[in-house]
Amino acid sequence: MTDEPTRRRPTLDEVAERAGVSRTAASRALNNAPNVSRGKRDAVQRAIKELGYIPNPTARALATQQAGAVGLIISGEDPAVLADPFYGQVIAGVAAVLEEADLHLVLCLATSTRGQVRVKQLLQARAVDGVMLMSLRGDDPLTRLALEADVPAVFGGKPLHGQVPYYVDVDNASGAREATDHLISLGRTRIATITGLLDTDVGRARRRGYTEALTLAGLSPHAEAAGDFTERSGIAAMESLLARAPDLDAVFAANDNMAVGALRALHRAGRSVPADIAVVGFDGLTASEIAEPALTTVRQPIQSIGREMTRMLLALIAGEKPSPLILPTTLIRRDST
Amino acid sequence: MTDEPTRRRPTLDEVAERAGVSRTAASRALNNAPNVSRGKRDAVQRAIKELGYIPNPTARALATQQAGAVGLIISGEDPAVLADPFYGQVIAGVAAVLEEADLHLVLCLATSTRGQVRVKQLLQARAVDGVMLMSLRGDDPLTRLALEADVPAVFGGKPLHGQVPYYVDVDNASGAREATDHLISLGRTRIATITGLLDTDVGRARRRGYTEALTLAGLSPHAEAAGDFTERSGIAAMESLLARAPDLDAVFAANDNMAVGALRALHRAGRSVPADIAVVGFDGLTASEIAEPALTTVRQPIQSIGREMTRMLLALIAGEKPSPLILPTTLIRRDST
DNA sequence: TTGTAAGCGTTATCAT
DNA sequence: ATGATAACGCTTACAA
Repeated sequence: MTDEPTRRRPTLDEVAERAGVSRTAASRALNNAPNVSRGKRDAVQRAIKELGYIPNPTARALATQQAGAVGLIISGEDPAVLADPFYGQVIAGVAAVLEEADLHLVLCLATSTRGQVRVKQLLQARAVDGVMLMSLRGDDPLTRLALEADVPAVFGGKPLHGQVPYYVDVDNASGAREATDHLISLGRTRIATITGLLDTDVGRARRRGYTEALTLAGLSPHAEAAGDFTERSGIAAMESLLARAPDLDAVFAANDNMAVGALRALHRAGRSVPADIAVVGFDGLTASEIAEPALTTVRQPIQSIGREMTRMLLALIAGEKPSPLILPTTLIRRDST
Repeated sequence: MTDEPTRRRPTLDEVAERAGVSRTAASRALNNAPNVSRGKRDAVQRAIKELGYIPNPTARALATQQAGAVGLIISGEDPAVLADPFYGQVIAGVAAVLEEADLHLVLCLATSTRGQVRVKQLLQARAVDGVMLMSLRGDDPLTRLALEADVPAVFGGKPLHGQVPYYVDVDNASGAREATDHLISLGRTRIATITGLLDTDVGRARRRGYTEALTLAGLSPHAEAAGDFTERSGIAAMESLLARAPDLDAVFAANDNMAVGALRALHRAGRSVPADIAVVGFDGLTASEIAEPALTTVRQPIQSIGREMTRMLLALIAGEKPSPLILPTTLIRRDST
């Protein structure tokens, strides 16, 4: 096995020489600037082909002061947060828009202290042209960091505390209200909820929507158990509810993962859904369709969140001042109610 | 709202001046090279603090010819592949190791033709120090691309055709054999399978394991339906099996997603699991625990795959010649058998 | 140990 | 339209 000497790749200078023009002209032709004669342009094109020239993005980045990449920062204690299909969908949306813009995506899991430091450096060093931040908890230091770093930043979901100028969110309260109204319209009166993390805006907004709907209907929250958006926590929360409020006749879970967990707990406990207890989730993941019984849920356009965050970021990078965006939700009725 | 003039960040020259030393000395102190006097080192450290200096990674990359980032390339037709929690887990493993090495992760979804072109450029332009490739199908052009680009590359799972020098894989055939043996040991004799994509090595290896186990036991494959690793396809495949071979008494599904789909189809069809039909999956995702009934499955160490791929890549980048790695699987018995 | 000077591969400025 | 020349911000011989 020979150690093939990595042959150097041609530089723009070599292209220029080959084409018999100045490097400046070559550069201009490369970036098809207007001020190059047809002849030179063609000569350069040809030289590029012949030499198999590929511009060096690093050099370009240094000269233009543009990284050619944006960051997607996912906060959270557990690196396994990514196991939630939710993020996969968001990323798919992000990637689609970035592809058109020909920008690269650097993915950061700001999970440990070490991770936070790295994100900080990423921002301050301007290693990316902009960032998107997701799933920030309570007063996550990343919020301040991003705002102060003087780098275009858009947030996925409003942070709990403090105002951020640019974000894409979903109308969580309204979605939760709709879900709860639906349960009420079914004649359920002892409606409990499984909340998400309450140190996030999503978690609180969905609980608020639930409460508001009940209040408006002259009912009151029947029982509440806290989850953390994972299936596992949904099981535990449902078990807790069954123990504390065995007479409940409906549950609104703050996301599908937890709702699926709740279904599982109910099944184990021998309660039938929806006959005994109706269940509604939130998200509209594939899991909700597949669940047994199929889950009624509040669908949010997850890929769109990714797409819109990215569009907003691109606008920001382009020097515009986009407005925050709030995407609508849709109630999807299935068999669990 | 004023347009705050983005104040320039200090350069190493400024640090040097402030510290009263040459730029060379400053650079040496910064990268704590051995040949700097204690005094100068301290002076530089101080200047760095005072000025809030942060090195420019792009300039550094240009000078050192190292990008400071590696790519994770996920192939596949549907951008939503990422919705599969499998990848999330892999990424978590990757991120953990990269964090220690202080490298960034560039995530590429090579889903469209456009995406493939971008990956090609990424490789040829050496915008990353190395790449990891996952879920390549058949004779995906990316395989050749990666091998020819003369960039360190490790594959997650062997490509179906052709040899690649560096890869991390799981012993799929063995795992499938174990799963099937388990079904046989339970006294099942009419054992069907739901295969994964058959233009991937995983898909074929798992089917091979299934067939081998049956043959060794003097049985023969009872029926087979093709899936594509998604839950949805699992449902369809199971329905097809029920129609074509209604007397089957067990199913080995090539992954958990499809197994969960199969459970759903069986439930709809009024078949009870495991009494009528036993079901085994493959992966060991959370979904398998949550399923109803809890799924017997072949667990593979998903995060480890990500970690080991990354370690292998780092070794490769460091100039070593690591050996391919095959990780073991474990059968986990639960309620579906 | 220290510093000078020459890269790294582009783009941008500014005369011509 | 064209082409020197100077950035861009850092590392790294090489010499002292």
